[in-house]
Amino acid sequence: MQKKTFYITTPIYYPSGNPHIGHCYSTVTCDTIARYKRWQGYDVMFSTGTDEHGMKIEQNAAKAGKTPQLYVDEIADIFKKLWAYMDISYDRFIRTTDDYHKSAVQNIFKKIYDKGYIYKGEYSGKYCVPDESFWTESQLKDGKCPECGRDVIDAKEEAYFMKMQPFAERIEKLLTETDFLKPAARVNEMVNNFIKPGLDDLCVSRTTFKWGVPVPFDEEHVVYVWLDALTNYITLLGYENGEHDDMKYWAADVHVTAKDIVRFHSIIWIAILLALDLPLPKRLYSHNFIKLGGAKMGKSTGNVIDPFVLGERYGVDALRYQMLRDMPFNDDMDFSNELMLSRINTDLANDLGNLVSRTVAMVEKYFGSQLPSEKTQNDAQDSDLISLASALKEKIDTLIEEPQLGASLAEIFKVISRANKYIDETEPWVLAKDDANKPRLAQVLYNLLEAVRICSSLLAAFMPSSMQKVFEQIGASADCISYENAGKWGVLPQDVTVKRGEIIFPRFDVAKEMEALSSLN
RNA sequence: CGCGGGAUGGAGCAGUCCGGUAGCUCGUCGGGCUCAUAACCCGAAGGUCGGUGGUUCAAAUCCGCCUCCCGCAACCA
Repeated sequence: MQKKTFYITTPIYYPSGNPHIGHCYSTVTCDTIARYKRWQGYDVMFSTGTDEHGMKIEQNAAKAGKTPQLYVDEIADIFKKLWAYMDISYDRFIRTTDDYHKSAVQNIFKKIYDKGYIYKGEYSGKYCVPDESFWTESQLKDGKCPECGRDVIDAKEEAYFMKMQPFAERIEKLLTETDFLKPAARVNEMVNNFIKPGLDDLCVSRTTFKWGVPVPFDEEHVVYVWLDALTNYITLLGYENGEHDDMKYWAADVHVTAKDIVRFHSIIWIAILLALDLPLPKRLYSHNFIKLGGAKMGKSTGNVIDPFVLGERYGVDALRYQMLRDMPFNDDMDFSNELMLSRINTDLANDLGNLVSRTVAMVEKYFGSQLPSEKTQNDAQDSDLISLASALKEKIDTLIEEPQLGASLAEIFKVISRANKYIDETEPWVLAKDDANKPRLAQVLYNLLEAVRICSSLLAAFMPSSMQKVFEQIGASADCISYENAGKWGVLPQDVTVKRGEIIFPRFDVAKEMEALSSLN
């Protein structure tokens, strides 16, 4: 039987600087969903990449004394290294400088032009003569060129435009009548700000810089941003090129973006697809920003956090966990080292890590690592934990669809908490004092292992490498941690053998770490 | 009056659509336990829910006005 496909994308990132923790957040979100979907049995395509053209790159490269190609090669390489480091399981990494993409963009441009949606017109804006750069009103700093600080003038240049009006009504319907865009609060923003006032036609070519895909029938022009960048979602599947043959994955199931580029994904991208007569993506998830001390983080503000440093110190999974756990669905997250350390200590070390540790230690101590088959149930004590853990998978399935990853983690940790409490209620150390209680003791420990098995298999998409260690310690074979078995109780063998191992999530001294981190900067 | 989102115990948030004893996590204080990573479990203190006026038997929740913060406003995850 053919597996159902699932296509999820990160934005393609603009390599005008090194990747930071915000890029990580988008990518880790996608990775977690992709892993979860693969686990559920979907045939997943998970894509990411870099958007490498444009004036800014041309200028940055010139400043660095490099060719644009060399410049983007180096940064794209850093992105790839970071994703490898962060355990990102992407299936395809597209660069807009890839030959197949460039030729596909030219074909797409021509196709839309031939349909009559692209016409030649005039672009007017603020122009900095010495820099030979156009700027928008909002990009100006105190009315001056943001690059050099000199005066700008009103100027015009020849440019191609794509008509938007033919698609406005269908775009509005998609936004208002379906749950395409999440969170829903963004819908009003898009409709009120852009659609209701009337969509302006989209500028799709420029002549003021050269670092881009040439317009196929007018070599003076290069294709401008969105027709080049957004189309990566289909060119990497093979649309209008011979490099790949994977259009079976289209339409995308989820596009993940940060809220600043929602407009391009919810309006312009939809218009492009409508112009091409392609099916529309099913969901656009717009997540919020990671802020630092209440301030926006960004390449321009220079307050970026280096994910390599944090990952090295605290572990990649801890970093993945903290970001996913604390990002609110509807609001920005204010990141701080304190918040991160507190999350790592309380959730990962104290609750989860310690639960695994004490459970496995007791099996080892009381039964020499292998549980006896003979057991005694006690419904009054056991039923609450069992029903809570058994019902967990269904809850997580629903939340992943939203996708509410933070809420998913909160649900899983409720069960972990319940398991810790269960130890106090059953008092295994008391049971251990009398051999007559051995069957009951075995049952209690078995129940704990089962709770851990269910929680850790559901957490595997979030923290892949750490959960692998948990599986080993509780003696769970690959079959025990399948998606099917995550909703069942009593999957581990009755005579399971555990294996005590290293501490999976070490605890950190917050004060010391805070000091160490501040001395790094 | 450009559009949108916020303001809830020390910190971070949920609850607001569909009014009815204000809830969660962290922190603090007290207690319990000893299997475990000085971890775990229980209990307590702490809020006139930004301000103000109104509707109502009853308002964090509905309506009016006001203050403050943040984001977006054609290329920052």
